[in-house]
Amino acid sequence: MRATIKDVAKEAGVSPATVSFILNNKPVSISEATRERVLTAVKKLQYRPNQLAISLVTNTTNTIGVILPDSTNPFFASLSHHMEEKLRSKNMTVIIGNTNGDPVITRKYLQIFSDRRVDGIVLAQLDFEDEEETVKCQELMRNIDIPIIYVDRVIEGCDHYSIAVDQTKIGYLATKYLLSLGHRRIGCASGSIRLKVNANRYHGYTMALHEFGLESDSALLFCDSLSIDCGCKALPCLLGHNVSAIFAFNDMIAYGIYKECKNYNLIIPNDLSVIGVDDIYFSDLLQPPLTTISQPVNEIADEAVKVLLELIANTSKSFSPVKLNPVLKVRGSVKNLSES
Amino acid sequence: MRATIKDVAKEAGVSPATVSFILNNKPVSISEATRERVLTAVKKLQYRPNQLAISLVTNTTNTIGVILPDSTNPFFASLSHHMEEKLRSKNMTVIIGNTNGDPVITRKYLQIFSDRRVDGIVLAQLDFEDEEETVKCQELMRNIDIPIIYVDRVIEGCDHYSIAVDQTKIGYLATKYLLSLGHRRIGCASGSIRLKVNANRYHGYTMALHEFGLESDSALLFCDSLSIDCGCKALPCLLGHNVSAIFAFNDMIAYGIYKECKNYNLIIPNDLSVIGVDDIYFSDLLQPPLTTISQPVNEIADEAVKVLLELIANTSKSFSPVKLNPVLKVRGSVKNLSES
DNA sequence: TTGTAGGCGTTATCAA
DNA sequence: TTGATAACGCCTACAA
Repeated sequence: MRATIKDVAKEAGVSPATVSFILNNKPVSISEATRERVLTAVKKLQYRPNQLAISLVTNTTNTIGVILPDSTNPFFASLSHHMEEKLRSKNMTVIIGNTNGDPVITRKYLQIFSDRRVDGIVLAQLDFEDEEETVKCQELMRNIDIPIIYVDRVIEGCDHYSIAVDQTKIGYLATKYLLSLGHRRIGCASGSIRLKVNANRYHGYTMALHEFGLESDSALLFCDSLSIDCGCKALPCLLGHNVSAIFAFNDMIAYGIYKECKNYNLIIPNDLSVIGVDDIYFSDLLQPPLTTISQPVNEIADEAVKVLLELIANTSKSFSPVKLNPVLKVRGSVKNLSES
Repeated sequence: MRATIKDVAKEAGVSPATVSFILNNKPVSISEATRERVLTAVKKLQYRPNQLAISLVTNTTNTIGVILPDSTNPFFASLSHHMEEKLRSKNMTVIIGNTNGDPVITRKYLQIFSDRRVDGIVLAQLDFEDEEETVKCQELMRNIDIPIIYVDRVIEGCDHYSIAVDQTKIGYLATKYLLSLGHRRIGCASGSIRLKVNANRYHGYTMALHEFGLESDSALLFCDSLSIDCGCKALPCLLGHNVSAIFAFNDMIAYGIYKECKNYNLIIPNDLSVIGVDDIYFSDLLQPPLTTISQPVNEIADEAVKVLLELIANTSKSFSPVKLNPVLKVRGSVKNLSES
């Protein structure tokens, strides 16, 4: 059985309070003699404080709950891994919840994390197919008296702390790049367009088109999910509409397109150009290496942790959502049409 | 402020005990009238039990601590993701700890998880470069009165519950396949050979060689780490020894080899054959698709959760380490030399 | 310099 | 059918 503070106290012949004082370096003067006795008792009994008990009384758990769509996607894996590293140095632990984009699971985790009294929550998706679900989540969050910070797939203009990358800009950058290389019929392989992330990327897409005097064609928008599977399905569909390039709304989708291109015996970028979003570290390994819009994962993670810790410490500065910039990574998956 | 059980009791005009009975469906008879009063009070105050308090008294936290080398490696990401899904249905949560293979961080997480009184721990690496570190970890674990189960990078023959894939067989399968296609000079790109995983894979490698009447040549063994980086470094080195094929001790290493092959203008599998281990879902996307030895991640996760829950429930059956079988996945990265 | 005692939010054991 | 009350393991005023 694990020793308790009482055991230590008894062993050292002092009161539990004294042990607590010493172990927590409280500013009370303790004689060297007793301090030593206590410390040896601690060692002898291999005493370690029960964090549950401490949490109950101090009302802090040193735990951050992180709710992700899918930790199997390297983008989110990197995000949480990076946060964890940052937090570990502060002796904080990370609890992970994967939702698969399901609002019900999202709410479940919000409740669980709240019930466990985590010190803060990082939420990577608050926006769902069904708007009602989003509203339900927001209601739930209002009832949770825990600092929450949004990350990645956030809703713009909502009155909450958030770290986000400019999604419209992502769509704009990707599309403009394709246009500048002579592409005119550009297909989109997107997740649900009801999600703001995707809607915004699509908006950026149309903005770029307009700049080139083009109108967007809804036939060129294929919607499914932000997964490999989506790319597989999108390819034949968009090919049927004679696109010369596909803007995949994330790298996973792009992977699906790569995969399916093999089946159709298509060579990227000769037969089809592809551009992705996220810059997962595998994208560089593909043949050809995937040109993509990179999101600064580490920065997102750093900022999220920073702001969240401030929130927890109640150093709550004025509300200002952080917006980070995406960056175009030119590699080998887009063909220059104007050259040929 | 969050309502407590006392608030509910007061609101309903009953004692806290009664509230607790009702909420936990204890087998005590409660009049319909009071039950209803309590339930409406709960709703009105939006009462939710504080899990910390519950944990303190019940001595269970419904939490499993998972300690991984690197959750950014899709193999481990899948592992933990799958466990989490399984556990979620049992209302259990997963805490993640990434160690980067560092024994000090490993121990730190063991302590943290123990101090937080998790119900069980899944440990994916117990074996380190420095044997002393391994011993230290084992000592620590002996002092932790929490069920621990090893997974993946385990030590064979140790007296603990473990779910593992037969690592020797992995090496054997991979090598035999290469040999059967006519390869004779086969390089190994490995992590530290002091780790049992790698040593065992190498042992399987030599077994297969012997079967073909060949001796292993230490010059063909390149050791670094189980990462992309290792593959990059291994390529020029092994190439210098005239290998026709490289056995990468995991897929990440194989990716590094792919990456570096581009710089050397080498075509896989024409100029060099490569085989990996793990069968990460990206391996299928590479050009050419990576031939690899697949480890049954989902089975590992399922078994680990199953055994761990049994251990926790004290249904501790007789000790018997589970050993799962690896499977060769033939794809396109190995050339048949006997054909040419 | 150290000890006593109340409280954190529950559950659980008795009584009533 | 319900209510006191003692744990659980710790922190922290307040006393001594």
